Amino acid sequence: MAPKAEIQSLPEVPRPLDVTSQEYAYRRLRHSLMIGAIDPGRALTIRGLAEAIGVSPTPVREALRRLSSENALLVLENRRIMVPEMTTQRFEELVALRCCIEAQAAERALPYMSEVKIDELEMIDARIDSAFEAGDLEASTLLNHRFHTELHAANPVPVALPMIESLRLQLGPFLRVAARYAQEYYTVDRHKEIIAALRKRDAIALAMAVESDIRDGVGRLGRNALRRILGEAA
Amino acid sequence: MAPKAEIQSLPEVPRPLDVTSQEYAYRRLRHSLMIGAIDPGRALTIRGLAEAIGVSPTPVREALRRLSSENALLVLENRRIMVPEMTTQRFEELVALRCCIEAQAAERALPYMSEVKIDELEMIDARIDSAFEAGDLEASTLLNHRFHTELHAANPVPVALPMIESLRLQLGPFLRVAARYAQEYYTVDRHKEIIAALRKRDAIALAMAVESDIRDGVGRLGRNALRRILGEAA
DNA sequence: AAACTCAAATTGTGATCACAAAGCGAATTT
DNA sequence: AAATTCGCTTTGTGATCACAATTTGAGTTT
Repeated sequence: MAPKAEIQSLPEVPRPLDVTSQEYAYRRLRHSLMIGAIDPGRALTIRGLAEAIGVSPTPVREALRRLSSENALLVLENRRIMVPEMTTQRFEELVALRCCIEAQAAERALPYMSEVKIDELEMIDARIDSAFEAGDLEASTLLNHRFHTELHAANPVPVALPMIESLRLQLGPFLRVAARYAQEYYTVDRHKEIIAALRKRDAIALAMAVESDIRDGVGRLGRNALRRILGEAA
Repeated sequence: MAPKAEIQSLPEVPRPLDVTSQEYAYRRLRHSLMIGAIDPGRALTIRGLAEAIGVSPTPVREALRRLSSENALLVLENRRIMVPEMTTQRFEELVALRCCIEAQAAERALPYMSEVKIDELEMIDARIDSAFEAGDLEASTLLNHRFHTELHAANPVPVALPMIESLRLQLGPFLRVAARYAQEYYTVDRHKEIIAALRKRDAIALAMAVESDIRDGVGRLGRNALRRILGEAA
């Protein structure tokens, strides 16, 4: 009699009073995806999610459409919806694309960078370092996210931002599990180089620093994890 | 008594029997946007579109969410939805991003390029030329679209494709009107260079050719149009 | 004539219901 | 015992309805 139960528990998220149910469902699903709370391959049901979130199916469907369009979810021909699986090839494509777009976005933001803005970035970087030393990876990741966003958002017409967000959303869940497979964390980031390039107004150096930051950080972390995961499988 | 009428007429689109109303609404809206049938700035109403398309509001809302996530539509704080206006800055950002992503995507597709595939591209290019000489800009544009898509789609994991499509969708409507403002069309495309680079397996030359193709084509066309439009306004 | 007020209409939003298709299990058949 | 068929359940989909917020336009006031 009782329905299949198997209700998926989704991490909660603050709900301001004026956000629509659809937006709330979107945020909650997005956050769940970002921290890897929904494992790839399993089918997501609209009614199940609606019950878990506490809204009706209608706003959930809209949220799912949005996330599908951001390539954070995959709609099968069955019309079933699931979290896409990570593969070596997909990972390499995602990292390469992110390098390319973020380097470009940083370059285009450079002309709009004020010294004050650079100071702000430097402050964020300092907080990243202290969060990392304190062992707070959660905060460290969040601040790193913010560092990059602030960097690109200096551009008054940030058309690249949604695409970068989409890539982050596609990589996020996997990086989360990747962190568990990495024996040591790569504390080396290139933020100092990025800031130096900003100060010198050196577009080339900036693009290179941003690309290295991503390739050495995200890239190496993911590749190590993939090697271990695939090694286990074999 | 009669409702405001003012029903927006949307270009029709074939509707296969097995596509959902939501998918049909999406395709029809997308096509309308692509050919510039909906002018920027005016508010789109869900009920109005539903009536124009011949479905209920529900599937229209889902289609609108998808298009918003692709940045083809803009949701205001009023919750109103409209086609974003084109500005000089936005145009330059979009073209720069498209150059960057397409060059990258072409490079990553290169290792998967067979000689047969290159032959196919060459054939498409020949058809572009003859369509252009015949004065059929419609077909020419469509084939040009296909040339680029086929180029990138050689990659078995085309994560860049949805982003390129999104950029095309954001540029498309504007380029359509831009074509009216351009006195002569720039028949010079770099497809021959692209094909030569593919044949030589020269990644650097390929990236440069793709970038030039976009920058000289789309870029110049748009910039000319912008100059004229802005000139008229002044 | 410009600004303000207020009621009617329009619009976005979300819950519910009905329907068809897909998924699932148990009983049956080969 | 393995495969199949048949029934029930679950699921996606879409239309409809109710409600709140916004917009609109006429009438009034300054």
